[in-house]
Amino acid sequence: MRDALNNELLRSYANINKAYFQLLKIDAERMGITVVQLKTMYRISAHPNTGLGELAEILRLTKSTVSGVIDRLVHQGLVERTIQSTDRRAINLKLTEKGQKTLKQLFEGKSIVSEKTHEIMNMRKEDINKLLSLNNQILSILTAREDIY
Amino acid sequence: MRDALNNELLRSYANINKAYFQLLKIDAERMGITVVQLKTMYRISAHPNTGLGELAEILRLTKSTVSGVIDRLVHQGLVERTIQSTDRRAINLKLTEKGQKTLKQLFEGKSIVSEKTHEIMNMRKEDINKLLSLNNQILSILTAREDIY
DNA sequence: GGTAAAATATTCGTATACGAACTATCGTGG
DNA sequence: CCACGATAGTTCGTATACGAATATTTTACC
Repeated sequence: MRDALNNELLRSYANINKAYFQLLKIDAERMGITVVQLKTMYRISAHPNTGLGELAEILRLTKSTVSGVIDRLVHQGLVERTIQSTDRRAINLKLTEKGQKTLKQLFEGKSIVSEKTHEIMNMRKEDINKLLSLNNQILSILTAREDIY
Repeated sequence: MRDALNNELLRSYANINKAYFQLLKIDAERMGITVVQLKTMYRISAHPNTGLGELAEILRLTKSTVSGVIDRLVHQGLVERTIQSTDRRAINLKLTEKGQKTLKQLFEGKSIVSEKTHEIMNMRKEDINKLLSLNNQILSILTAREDIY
């Protein structure tokens, strides 16, 4: 159990995520939104008229979390939530004009996280592929189902 | 900017962290605590009489976050907070007997996350070393300071 | 020795994040 | 046609997570 709590490799994954989040935060705050709001708006723009459940899956968050995030985005006038005409349980989500403008400005601006991502992807191809492969192997181990649960 | 938001490699890091967190959660909840509380108690047991600032650094969280986590652990009777005699601004943290017992039971029990961590560390040594090396390279890129900030 | 700066931790406001419970609606089977 | 199970999303309670502001204490400097 200690080795699970004090593992250098697993710590490195946490550190990378934290660093990446901080870089995204710089861009997001430039536009007056949060990182999660930025990711959400980006996914909505890539999948117009998506529902909340689908969006939650894409963002890998629970529906209750996404419901709250959407609430705040609607309140800021960045996202529009409409009831689906064919199924009144469901909603459709899209960016408002203001939301599209915000995202556009974000993509046009100079972005530290973009530069760093490029720098990462400009590492040796075989190293990137090795990383992807090994990361997926680790993910498989971590998510493998067992009857012992 | 899009590539920063839709990058398969960076997504894999997020997925690994999420999966690892879920496994830790199973053990933590068996003991009636949360993952962050478990990590905090583990670090306090490894560094008895640590202060809040030092603990925040070890956990890679802000002092305000750790202050709240400690509040809840003290309230559950798992951690003890005392004022340092030599510096009344500072506090000393240690596990109570109940806290030590909880951690002991956790370490003795059968642990999914422990097994998976072992399975990961039993991957080919050269692959693990390669991963560590590449992860640290990526972390360096992400955290490199620039005058452009 | 007194004052200002620095250090330590806490509190506050806000945003996530989850699981459980709930509400409203749709689909299915008898 | 109706009752029930399933689905979609919302709300609630609780725990984090952060940055800013605050309070208290210590340290440094003149």
